[in-house]
Amino acid sequence: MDKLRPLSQINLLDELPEEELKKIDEVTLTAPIKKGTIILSPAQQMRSLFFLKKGQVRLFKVSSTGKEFTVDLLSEGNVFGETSSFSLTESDIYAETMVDSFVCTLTKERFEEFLRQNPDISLKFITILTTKLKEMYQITESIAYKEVKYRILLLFMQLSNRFGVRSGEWQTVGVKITQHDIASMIGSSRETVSLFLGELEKAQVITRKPLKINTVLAKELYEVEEG
DNA sequence: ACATTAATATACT
DNA sequence: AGTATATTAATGT
Repeated sequence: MDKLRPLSQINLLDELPEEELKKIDEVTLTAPIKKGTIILSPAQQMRSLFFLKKGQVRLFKVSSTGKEFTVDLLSEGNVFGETSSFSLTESDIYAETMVDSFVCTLTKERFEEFLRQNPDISLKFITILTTKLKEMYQITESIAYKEVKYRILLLFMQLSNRFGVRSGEWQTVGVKITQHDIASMIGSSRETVSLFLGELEKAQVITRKPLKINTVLAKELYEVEEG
């Protein structure tokens, strides 16, 4: 298990007032990026930060045998990338758009300046980072002690809290995710994930459309949260 | 209680 | 049609 896990979960969108968003728009380049585009790779180290304005991005590493290892998923309002002073991801990481997206590029200076001028957002930033840290603790603990079924539910709870919306008894996961993604994020195998997703669906704990997890039963998520 | 391998099926582009 | 993704079964630790 890597000691260095990414601290990439940053959703500043909820905190950003309209004017600030416009300010960002003025000082940065917002580029539309096609689905499946690699915007960050070990070979092409951009010394800048990226602000995901719209869409979804997958962070992954590639093993020596060429297998992809999904590390995290990002959605609207997330910041990732690195500069010389701090990095929000590991340095040898790939970032790929999973859907057509809009991405802002921010220099380190601009970002630091932005934080300096917006103390509230800096605080929000810290909150998000500590939340992510707590999530990583939970995942590592579950990998050490919990069964795969439980790990899947924990991951869904985290994704759901970050990206999903509650509607009645059900809560959406809120991101596109493959079984391979799930497996690498909880330290399991695709086949085992497939098996347990089937069980969870049969037990009516999750619902899903073909190739897509839809919703998770909220009360199950709270039970996971209790431990 | 899983992983791994392989064979098969289904969905996406 | 070709590729990616998911399911199922068999076997091993």
